[in-house]
Amino acid sequence: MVKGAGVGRPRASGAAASRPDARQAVLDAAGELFTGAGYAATTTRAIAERAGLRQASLYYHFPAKEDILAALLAETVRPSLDLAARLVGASGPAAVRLWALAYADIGLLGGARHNLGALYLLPEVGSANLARFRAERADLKASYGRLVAAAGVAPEAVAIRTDLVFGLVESIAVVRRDDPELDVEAHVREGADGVVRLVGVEPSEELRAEAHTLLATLTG
Amino acid sequence: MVKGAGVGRPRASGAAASRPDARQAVLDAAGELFTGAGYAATTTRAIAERAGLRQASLYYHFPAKEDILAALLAETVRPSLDLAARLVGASGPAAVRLWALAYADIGLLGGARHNLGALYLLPEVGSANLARFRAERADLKASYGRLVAAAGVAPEAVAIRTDLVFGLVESIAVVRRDDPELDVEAHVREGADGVVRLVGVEPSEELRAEAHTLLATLTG
DNA sequence: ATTATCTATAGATCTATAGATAATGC
DNA sequence: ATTATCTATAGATCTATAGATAATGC
Repeated sequence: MVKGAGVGRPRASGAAASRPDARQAVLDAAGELFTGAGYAATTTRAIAERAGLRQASLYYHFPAKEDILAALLAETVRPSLDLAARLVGASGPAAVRLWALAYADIGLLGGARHNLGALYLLPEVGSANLARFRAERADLKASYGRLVAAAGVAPEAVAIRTDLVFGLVESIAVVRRDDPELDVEAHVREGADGVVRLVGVEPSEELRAEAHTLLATLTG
Repeated sequence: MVKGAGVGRPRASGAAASRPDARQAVLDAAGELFTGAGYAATTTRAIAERAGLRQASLYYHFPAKEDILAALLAETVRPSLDLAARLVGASGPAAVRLWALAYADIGLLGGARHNLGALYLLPEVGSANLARFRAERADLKASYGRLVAAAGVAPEAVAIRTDLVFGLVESIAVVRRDDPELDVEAHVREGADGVVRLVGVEPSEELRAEAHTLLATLTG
Protein backbone atom coordinates (compact mmCIF):
# COMPACT_ATOMS: atom_id res chain seq x y z
CA MET A 1 0.00 0.00 0.00
CA VAL A 2 1.36 3.38 -0.93
CA LYS A 3 1.53 5.63 2.10
CA GLY A 4 -1.15 8.28 1.99
CA ALA A 5 -2.66 7.15 -1.29
CA GLY A 6 -6.40 7.51 -1.01
CA VAL A 7 -6.35 10.10 1.73
CA GLY A 8 -8.43 13.10 0.69
CA ARG A 9 -11.57 13.66 -1.28
CA PRO A 10 -11.65 11.51 -4.44
CA ARG A 11 -11.43 13.24 -7.78
CA ALA A 12 -14.55 14.11 -9.71
CA SER A 13 -13.34 11.54 -12.27
CA GLY A 14 -13.53 8.83 -9.61
CA ALA A 15 -9.76 8.39 -9.21
CA ALA A 16 -8.45 8.17 -5.67
CA ALA A 17 -6.71 11.19 -4.19
CA SER A 18 -2.90 11.02 -4.27
CA ARG A 19 -0.45 13.86 -3.81
CA PRO A 20 2.43 12.35 -5.82
CA ASP A 21 0.20 11.15 -8.65
CA ALA A 22 -1.50 14.50 -8.97
CA ARG A 23 1.76 16.43 -8.95
CA GLN A 24 3.23 14.18 -11.61
CA ALA A 25 0.11 14.37 -13.76
CA VAL A 26 0.13 18.16 -13.55
CA LEU A 27 3.78 18.36 -14.58
CA ASP A 28 3.26 15.97 -17.44
CA ALA A 29 0.21 17.83 -18.71
CA ALA A 30 1.94 21.19 -18.38
CA GLY A 31 5.04 19.85 -20.13
CA GLU A 32 2.98 18.90 -23.15
CA LEU A 33 0.95 22.10 -23.26
CA PHE A 34 3.73 24.58 -22.49
CA THR A 35 6.02 23.07 -25.12
CA GLY A 36 3.24 22.95 -27.70
CA ALA A 37 1.33 26.18 -27.18
CA GLY A 38 3.60 28.17 -24.89
CA TYR A 39 3.15 29.33 -21.33
CA ALA A 40 0.83 32.32 -21.63
CA ALA A 41 -1.46 30.59 -24.12
CA THR A 42 -1.88 27.55 -21.86
CA THR A 43 -4.63 28.00 -19.30
CA THR A 44 -4.62 26.46 -15.87
CA ARG A 45 -7.95 24.93 -16.84
CA ALA A 46 -6.37 23.12 -19.78
CA ILE A 47 -3.57 21.78 -17.60
CA ALA A 48 -6.01 20.57 -14.96
CA GLU A 49 -8.30 18.94 -17.50
CA ARG A 50 -5.44 16.97 -19.02
CA ALA A 51 -4.16 16.02 -15.59
CA GLY A 52 -7.58 14.74 -14.56
CA LEU A 53 -8.52 17.21 -11.87
CA ARG A 54 -10.33 20.52 -11.45
CA GLN A 55 -8.73 23.84 -12.23
CA ALA A 56 -8.66 25.06 -8.63
CA SER A 57 -7.04 21.84 -7.40
CA LEU A 58 -3.78 22.78 -9.12
CA TYR A 59 -3.27 25.34 -6.39
CA TYR A 60 -3.01 22.69 -3.74
CA HIS A 61 0.14 21.41 -5.45
CA PHE A 62 1.68 24.62 -6.80
CA PRO A 63 1.35 28.12 -5.33
CA ALA A 64 1.01 29.72 -8.77
CA LYS A 65 1.03 28.86 -12.45
CA GLU A 66 4.61 30.03 -12.83
CA ASP A 67 5.80 27.51 -10.25
CA ILE A 68 4.71 24.71 -12.54
CA LEU A 69 6.98 26.11 -15.23
CA ALA A 70 9.79 26.53 -12.70
CA ALA A 71 9.52 22.86 -11.69
CA LEU A 72 9.67 21.72 -15.31
CA LEU A 73 12.68 23.90 -16.09
CA ALA A 74 14.51 22.63 -13.02
CA GLU A 75 13.96 18.97 -13.81
CA THR A 76 15.12 19.57 -17.37
CA VAL A 77 18.36 21.41 -16.69
CA ARG A 78 19.58 19.57 -13.58
CA PRO A 79 20.58 16.23 -15.05
CA SER A 80 22.69 18.04 -17.66
CA LEU A 81 24.18 20.28 -15.02
CA ASP A 82 25.18 17.34 -12.83
CA LEU A 83 26.82 15.52 -15.69
CA ALA A 84 28.63 18.66 -16.85
CA ALA A 85 30.18 19.14 -13.42
CA ARG A 86 31.47 15.58 -13.46
CA LEU A 87 32.85 15.89 -16.98
CA VAL A 88 34.64 19.13 -16.19
CA GLY A 89 36.31 17.36 -13.28
CA ALA A 90 37.17 14.22 -15.24
CA SER A 91 40.52 13.53 -16.88
CA GLY A 92 41.16 12.88 -20.55
CA PRO A 93 41.26 14.94 -23.75
CA ALA A 94 38.95 17.95 -23.67
CA ALA A 95 37.48 17.16 -27.08
CA VAL A 96 36.42 13.74 -25.79
CA ARG A 97 34.76 15.27 -22.73
CA LEU A 98 33.09 17.95 -24.82
CA TRP A 99 31.75 15.35 -27.25
CA ALA A 100 30.45 13.34 -24.31
CA LEU A 101 28.72 16.32 -22.72
CA ALA A 102 27.08 17.39 -25.97
CA TYR A 103 26.04 13.83 -26.74
CA ALA A 104 24.44 13.30 -23.36
CA ASP A 105 22.86 16.74 -23.21
CA ILE A 106 21.35 16.63 -26.70
CA GLY A 107 20.15 13.12 -25.91
CA LEU A 108 18.39 14.29 -22.76
CA LEU A 109 16.68 17.15 -24.60
CA GLY A 110 15.86 15.07 -27.64
CA GLY A 111 14.64 12.04 -25.74
CA ALA A 112 12.52 13.70 -23.07
CA ARG A 113 8.87 12.71 -23.05
CA HIS A 114 7.80 16.07 -24.41
CA ASN A 115 10.04 18.60 -26.15
CA LEU A 116 11.11 20.14 -22.85
CA GLY A 117 14.07 21.94 -24.43
CA ALA A 118 11.48 24.21 -26.05
CA LEU A 119 10.77 25.56 -22.57
CA TYR A 120 14.18 27.28 -22.71
CA LEU A 121 12.91 29.27 -25.68
CA LEU A 122 9.83 30.64 -23.94
CA PRO A 123 9.95 34.39 -23.39
CA GLU A 124 8.70 33.79 -19.85
CA VAL A 125 12.09 32.42 -18.74
CA GLY A 126 13.05 36.06 -18.33
CA SER A 127 10.58 36.36 -15.45
CA ALA A 128 11.98 37.41 -12.09
CA ASN A 129 10.63 34.23 -10.49
CA LEU A 130 12.69 32.04 -12.79
CA ALA A 131 16.08 33.51 -11.90
CA ARG A 132 17.10 30.21 -10.34
CA PHE A 133 16.68 28.38 -13.62
CA ARG A 134 18.55 31.07 -15.51
CA ALA A 135 21.44 30.75 -13.07
CA GLU A 136 21.55 26.98 -13.47
CA ARG A 137 21.50 27.26 -17.24
CA ALA A 138 24.32 29.81 -17.01
CA ASP A 139 26.28 27.31 -14.89
CA LEU A 140 25.78 24.67 -17.53
CA LYS A 141 26.99 27.05 -20.21
CA ALA A 142 30.03 27.86 -18.09
CA SER A 143 30.90 24.17 -17.99
CA TYR A 144 30.76 24.06 -21.77
CA GLY A 145 33.03 27.09 -21.72
CA ARG A 146 35.64 25.29 -19.60
CA LEU A 147 35.74 22.40 -22.02
CA VAL A 148 35.88 24.70 -25.04
CA ALA A 149 38.88 26.48 -23.50
CA ALA A 150 40.54 23.20 -22.58
CA ALA A 151 40.10 22.01 -26.16
CA GLY A 152 42.57 24.67 -27.22
CA VAL A 153 40.39 27.51 -28.45
CA ALA A 154 42.24 30.84 -28.09
CA PRO A 155 41.27 32.61 -24.84
CA GLU A 156 39.81 35.66 -26.58
CA ALA A 157 37.62 33.42 -28.76
CA VAL A 158 36.26 31.20 -25.97
CA ALA A 159 33.19 33.28 -25.15
CA ILE A 160 31.78 33.44 -28.65
CA ARG A 161 32.76 29.88 -29.45
CA THR A 162 30.91 28.77 -26.34
CA ASP A 163 27.83 30.70 -27.43
CA LEU A 164 27.94 28.80 -30.71
CA VAL A 165 28.47 25.42 -29.07
CA PHE A 166 25.67 25.99 -26.59
CA GLY A 167 23.41 27.32 -29.33
CA LEU A 168 24.04 24.22 -31.42
CA VAL A 169 23.20 21.93 -28.48
CA GLU A 170 19.98 23.75 -27.65
CA SER A 171 18.94 23.92 -31.30
CA ILE A 172 17.72 20.34 -30.92
CA ALA A 173 14.56 21.87 -29.45
CA VAL A 174 13.79 23.85 -32.60
CA VAL A 175 14.64 20.91 -34.86
CA ARG A 176 12.39 18.66 -32.86
CA ARG A 177 9.57 21.17 -32.97
CA ASP A 178 9.85 21.44 -36.75
CA ASP A 179 9.98 17.68 -37.16
CA PRO A 180 8.38 15.64 -34.38
CA GLU A 181 9.28 12.42 -36.24
CA LEU A 182 12.99 13.23 -35.95
CA ASP A 183 15.49 10.35 -35.75
CA VAL A 184 16.82 11.45 -32.38
CA GLU A 185 19.73 9.01 -32.11
CA ALA A 186 21.19 10.06 -35.47
CA HIS A 187 20.74 13.72 -34.64
CA VAL A 188 22.42 13.30 -31.27
CA ARG A 189 25.55 11.74 -32.74
CA GLU A 190 25.79 14.28 -35.55
CA GLY A 191 25.14 17.09 -33.09
CA ALA A 192 28.01 16.00 -30.85
CA ASP A 193 30.22 15.69 -33.93
CA GLY A 194 29.24 19.23 -34.87
CA VAL A 195 30.11 20.56 -31.44
CA VAL A 196 33.69 19.33 -31.63
CA ARG A 197 33.97 20.53 -35.23
CA LEU A 198 33.09 23.99 -33.91
CA VAL A 199 36.19 23.89 -31.76
CA GLY A 200 38.33 22.73 -34.67
CA VAL A 201 38.47 18.99 -34.02
CA GLU A 202 37.40 16.49 -36.66
CA PRO A 203 35.67 13.68 -34.76
CA SER A 204 37.07 10.16 -35.19
CA GLU A 205 35.55 6.81 -34.30
CA GLU A 206 38.18 6.56 -31.60
CA LEU A 207 37.11 9.87 -30.05
CA ARG A 208 33.48 8.77 -30.00
CA ALA A 209 34.37 5.43 -28.46
CA GLU A 210 36.42 7.09 -25.73
CA ALA A 211 33.54 9.45 -25.01
CA HIS A 212 31.09 6.59 -24.70
CA THR A 213 33.44 4.79 -22.31
CA LEU A 214 33.81 7.94 -20.24
CA LEU A 215 30.05 8.40 -20.06
CA ALA A 216 29.61 4.81 -19.01
CA THR A 217 32.04 5.22 -16.12
CA LEU A 218 30.47 8.51 -15.00
CA THR A 219 26.83 7.51 -15.22
CA GLY A 220 27.18 3.75 -14.77
CA MET B 1 3.78 67.19 -48.48
CA VAL B 2 3.20 63.48 -47.99
CA LYS B 3 0.10 62.34 -49.84
CA GLY B 4 -2.76 61.67 -47.46
CA ALA B 5 -0.88 62.66 -44.34
CA GLY B 6 -3.27 64.45 -42.05
CA VAL B 7 -6.44 62.98 -43.50
CA GLY B 8 -8.53 61.47 -40.73
CA ARG B 9 -9.26 62.31 -37.16
CA PRO B 10 -6.11 63.35 -35.27
CA ARG B 11 -4.79 61.05 -32.56
CA ALA B 12 -5.73 61.62 -28.96
CA SER B 13 -2.04 62.44 -28.42
CA GLY B 14 -2.35 65.32 -30.87
CA ALA B 15 -0.33 63.73 -33.70
CA ALA B 16 -1.77 64.01 -37.18
CA ALA B 17 -3.42 60.96 -38.71
CA SER B 18 -1.21 58.99 -41.12
CA ARG B 19 -1.75 55.48 -42.39
CA PRO B 20 1.90 54.64 -43.09
CA ASP B 21 3.18 56.19 -39.87
CA ALA B 22 0.64 54.34 -37.77
CA ARG B 23 1.32 51.02 -39.44
CA GLN B 24 5.05 51.41 -38.96
CA ALA B 25 4.65 52.48 -35.33
CA VAL B 26 2.45 49.46 -34.63
CA LEU B 27 4.97 47.07 -36.18
CA ASP B 28 7.82 48.63 -34.30
CA ALA B 29 5.97 48.50 -30.99
CA ALA B 30 4.86 44.93 -31.57
CA GLY B 31 8.40 43.92 -32.58
CA GLU B 32 9.73 45.12 -29.28
CA LEU B 33 6.96 43.63 -27.16
CA PHE B 34 6.61 40.29 -28.95
CA THR B 35 10.35 39.66 -28.83
CA GLY B 36 10.57 40.67 -25.18
CA ALA B 37 7.44 39.25 -23.60
CA GLY B 38 6.12 36.92 -26.28
CA TYR B 39 2.97 37.03 -28.34
CA ALA B 40 0.28 35.83 -25.97
CA ALA B 41 1.58 37.90 -23.06
CA THR B 42 1.56 41.09 -25.13
CA THR B 43 -1.81 42.82 -25.15
CA THR B 44 -3.16 44.83 -28.01
CA ARG B 45 -3.51 47.66 -25.52
CA ALA B 46 0.23 47.59 -24.78
CA ILE B 47 1.07 47.65 -28.49
CA ALA B 48 -1.27 50.55 -29.12
CA GLU B 49 0.00 52.53 -26.16
CA ARG B 50 3.58 52.23 -27.32
CA ALA B 51 2.60 53.06 -30.88
CA GLY B 52 0.80 56.19 -29.73
CA LEU B 53 -2.79 55.35 -30.55
CA ARG B 54 -5.83 53.76 -28.95
CA GLN B 55 -6.29 50.03 -28.65
CA ALA B 56 -9.22 49.83 -31.07
CA SER B 57 -7.37 51.81 -33.73
CA LEU B 58 -5.03 48.88 -34.33
CA TYR B 59 -7.88 47.16 -36.08
CA TYR B 60 -8.01 49.77 -38.79
CA HIS B 61 -4.52 48.68 -39.85
CA PHE B 62 -4.57 44.94 -39.12
CA PRO B 63 -7.60 42.66 -39.18
CA ALA B 64 -6.47 40.76 -36.09
CA LYS B 65 -3.62 40.60 -33.60
CA GLU B 66 -2.09 37.61 -35.35
CA ASP B 67 -1.73 39.58 -38.57
CA ILE B 68 0.69 41.91 -36.82
CA LEU B 69 2.88 38.94 -36.00
CA ALA B 70 2.53 37.64 -39.55
CA ALA B 71 3.74 40.97 -40.96
CA LEU B 72 6.78 40.99 -38.66
CA LEU B 73 7.70 37.41 -39.53
CA ALA B 74 7.41 38.14 -43.23
CA GLU B 75 9.61 41.20 -43.14
CA THR B 76 12.22 39.28 -41.14
CA VAL B 77 12.50 36.18 -43.30
CA ARG B 78 12.17 37.72 -46.77
CA PRO B 79 15.49 39.53 -47.10
CA SER B 80 17.30 36.30 -46.13
CA LEU B 81 15.17 34.30 -48.51
CA ASP B 82 15.92 36.63 -51.42
CA LEU B 83 19.63 36.55 -50.79
CA ALA B 84 19.63 32.76 -50.40
CA ALA B 85 18.00 32.32 -53.80
CA ARG B 86 20.68 34.48 -55.41
CA LEU B 87 23.51 32.67 -53.65
CA VAL B 88 22.19 29.24 -54.62
CA GLY B 89 22.18 30.43 -58.24
CA ALA B 90 25.61 32.06 -58.06
CA SER B 91 28.84 30.41 -59.16
CA GLY B 92 31.87 29.76 -57.03
CA PRO B 93 32.88 27.29 -54.31
CA ALA B 94 29.93 26.15 -52.20
CA ALA B 95 31.80 26.82 -48.94
CA VAL B 96 32.24 30.45 -49.96
CA ARG B 97 28.56 30.82 -50.80
CA LEU B 98 27.54 29.08 -47.59
CA TRP B 99 29.80 31.34 -45.55
CA ALA B 100 28.30 34.36 -47.31
CA LEU B 101 24.73 33.27 -46.68
CA ALA B 102 25.36 32.55 -43.02
CA TYR B 103 27.23 35.81 -42.60
CA ALA B 104 24.47 37.90 -44.16
CA ASP B 105 21.66 36.01 -42.47
CA ILE B 106 23.14 36.13 -38.97
CA GLY B 107 23.91 39.79 -39.59
CA LEU B 108 20.29 40.54 -40.49
CA LEU B 109 19.00 38.73 -37.40
CA GLY B 110 21.65 40.18 -35.12
CA GLY B 111 21.43 43.71 -36.41
CA ALA B 112 17.66 44.13 -36.64
CA ARG B 113 16.21 46.94 -34.55
CA HIS B 114 14.69 44.49 -32.09
CA ASN B 115 15.63 40.83 -31.68
CA LEU B 116 13.25 39.75 -34.42
CA GLY B 117 14.87 36.34 -34.75
CA ALA B 118 13.28 35.56 -31.40
CA LEU B 119 9.93 35.64 -33.17
CA TYR B 120 10.90 32.36 -34.85
CA LEU B 121 11.05 30.78 -31.43
CA LEU B 122 7.53 31.74 -30.40
CA PRO B 123 5.19 28.78 -30.04
CA GLU B 124 2.57 30.75 -31.97
CA VAL B 125 4.44 30.27 -35.26
CA GLY B 126 2.70 26.89 -35.35
CA SER B 127 -0.64 28.64 -35.81
CA ALA B 128 -2.61 27.81 -38.94
CA ASN B 129 -2.63 31.48 -39.98
CA LEU B 130 1.15 31.59 -40.10
CA ALA B 131 1.60 28.77 -42.61
CA ARG B 132 2.96 31.21 -45.14
CA PHE B 133 5.83 32.18 -42.88
CA ARG B 134 6.59 28.56 -42.09
CA ALA B 135 6.75 27.79 -45.79
CA GLU B 136 9.12 30.69 -46.44
CA ARG B 137 11.35 29.63 -43.57
CA ALA B 138 11.34 26.08 -44.97
CA ASP B 139 12.39 27.50 -48.35
CA LEU B 140 15.25 29.32 -46.70
CA LYS B 141 16.32 26.13 -44.97
CA ALA B 142 16.16 24.28 -48.29
CA SER B 143 18.58 26.83 -49.77
CA TYR B 144 20.99 26.12 -46.94
CA GLY B 145 20.53 22.44 -47.74
CA ARG B 146 21.55 22.97 -51.38
CA LEU B 147 24.73 24.68 -50.33
CA VAL B 148 25.48 22.06 -47.67
CA ALA B 149 25.13 19.34 -50.31
CA ALA B 150 27.23 21.29 -52.82
CA ALA B 151 29.94 21.67 -50.18
CA GLY B 152 30.50 17.93 -50.39
CA VAL B 153 28.56 16.53 -47.44
CA ALA B 154 27.52 12.94 -48.14
CA PRO B 155 23.93 12.80 -49.48
CA GLU B 156 22.60 10.73 -46.58
CA ALA B 157 24.05 13.25 -44.10
CA VAL B 158 22.74 16.41 -45.75
CA ALA B 159 19.41 16.60 -43.92
CA ILE B 160 20.83 16.43 -40.41
CA ARG B 161 23.82 18.58 -41.26
CA THR B 162 21.42 21.21 -42.61
CA ASP B 163 19.42 21.07 -39.38
CA LEU B 164 22.62 21.79 -37.49
CA VAL B 165 23.69 24.62 -39.80
CA PHE B 166 20.29 26.25 -39.69
CA GLY B 167 20.10 25.79 -35.93
CA LEU B 168 23.47 27.47 -35.52
CA VAL B 169 22.39 30.43 -37.64
CA GLU B 170 19.13 30.92 -35.76
CA SER B 171 20.82 30.51 -32.39
CA ILE B 172 21.87 34.15 -32.69
CA ALA B 173 18.40 34.98 -31.40
CA VAL B 174 18.93 33.09 -28.15
CA VAL B 175 22.44 34.48 -27.71
CA ARG B 176 21.18 37.98 -28.25
CA ARG B 177 18.35 37.47 -25.80
CA ASP B 178 20.78 36.23 -23.16
CA ASP B 179 23.16 39.10 -23.78
CA PRO B 180 21.62 42.25 -25.27
CA GLU B 181 25.07 43.93 -25.22
CA LEU B 182 26.44 41.32 -27.62
CA ASP B 183 29.24 42.30 -30.02
CA VAL B 184 27.19 41.47 -33.09
CA GLU B 185 29.91 41.93 -35.71
CA ALA B 186 32.27 39.51 -33.95
CA HIS B 187 29.52 36.98 -33.43
CA VAL B 188 28.47 37.18 -37.07
CA ARG B 189 31.95 36.40 -38.36
CA GLU B 190 32.49 33.57 -35.88
CA GLY B 191 29.04 32.21 -36.62
CA ALA B 192 29.73 32.05 -40.35
CA ASP B 193 33.08 30.38 -39.60
CA GLY B 194 31.21 27.85 -37.46
CA VAL B 195 28.76 27.07 -40.23
CA VAL B 196 31.48 26.08 -42.68
CA ARG B 197 33.29 24.14 -39.95
CA LEU B 198 30.07 22.14 -39.55
CA VAL B 199 30.42 21.01 -43.16
CA GLY B 200 34.07 20.11 -42.65
CA VAL B 201 35.77 23.21 -44.07
CA GLU B 202 38.26 25.19 -42.01
CA PRO B 203 37.63 28.84 -42.94
CA SER B 204 40.58 30.81 -44.32
CA GLU B 205 41.02 34.55 -44.76
CA GLU B 206 40.83 33.95 -48.48
CA LEU B 207 37.47 32.21 -48.20
CA ARG B 208 36.08 35.09 -46.14
CA ALA B 209 37.39 37.65 -48.60
CA GLU B 210 35.82 35.82 -51.53
CA ALA B 211 32.54 35.65 -49.68
CA HIS B 212 32.57 39.37 -48.97
CA THR B 213 33.28 40.08 -52.62
CA LEU B 214 30.45 37.82 -53.68
CA LEU B 215 28.05 39.53 -51.28
CA ALA B 216 29.09 42.92 -52.60
CA THR B 217 28.32 41.91 -56.18
CA LEU B 218 24.95 40.38 -55.25
CA THR B 219 23.71 43.13 -52.99
CA GLY B 220 25.70 46.03 -54.37
C1' DA C 1 -17.18 61.97 -49.37
C1' DT C 2 -13.42 59.71 -47.66
C1' DT C 3 -10.16 58.71 -44.22
C1' DA C 4 -8.08 57.57 -39.79
C1' DT C 5 -8.99 57.94 -35.64
C1' DC C 6 -11.82 57.96 -31.25
C1' DT C 7 -15.15 56.28 -27.23
C1' DA C 8 -17.76 52.70 -25.37
C1' DT C 9 -18.68 48.13 -24.61
C1' DA C 10 -20.12 43.14 -25.41
C1' DG C 11 -18.82 38.75 -24.52
C1' DA C 12 -15.49 35.70 -23.28
C1' DT C 13 -12.28 34.55 -20.78
C1' DC C 14 -8.41 33.63 -16.85
C1' DT C 15 -6.00 33.24 -12.26
C1' DA C 16 -6.43 32.65 -7.68
C1' DT C 17 -9.06 32.47 -3.27
C1' DA C 18 -12.86 31.07 0.01
C1' DG C 19 -15.09 27.73 2.02
C1' DA C 20 -17.30 23.05 1.74
C1' DT C 21 -16.70 18.03 1.42
C1' DA C 22 -15.37 13.11 1.22
C1' DA C 23 -11.84 10.23 1.96
C1' DT C 24 -8.28 8.00 5.53
C1' DG C 25 -5.73 8.00 10.18
C1' DC C 26 -5.68 7.86 15.12
C1' DA D 1 -7.84 15.46 12.72
C1' DT D 2 -5.68 15.62 8.52
C1' DT D 3 -5.57 15.42 3.69
C1' DA D 4 -6.66 16.21 -1.17
C1' DT D 5 -10.00 17.35 -3.54
C1' DC D 6 -14.37 19.88 -4.96
C1' DT D 7 -17.84 23.98 -6.17
C1' DA D 8 -18.48 28.70 -6.68
C1' DT D 9 -16.97 33.07 -7.70
C1' DA D 10 -14.52 37.69 -7.30
C1' DG D 11 -11.99 40.74 -9.78
C1' DA D 12 -9.32 41.66 -13.51
C1' DT D 13 -8.54 41.37 -17.70
C1' DC D 14 -8.49 40.90 -23.23
C1' DT D 15 -9.93 40.94 -28.23
C1' DA D 16 -12.75 42.67 -31.44
C1' DT D 17 -16.91 45.28 -33.06
C1' DA D 18 -20.30 49.23 -33.36
C1' DG D 19 -20.96 53.61 -34.13
C1' DA D 20 -19.41 58.53 -33.59
C1' DT D 21 -16.14 62.16 -34.86
C1' DA D 22 -12.64 65.36 -36.68
C1' DA D 23 -9.61 65.92 -40.13
C1' DT D 24 -8.75 66.59 -45.53
C1' DG D 25 -10.39 66.28 -50.57
C1' DC D 26 -13.45 67.45 -54.21
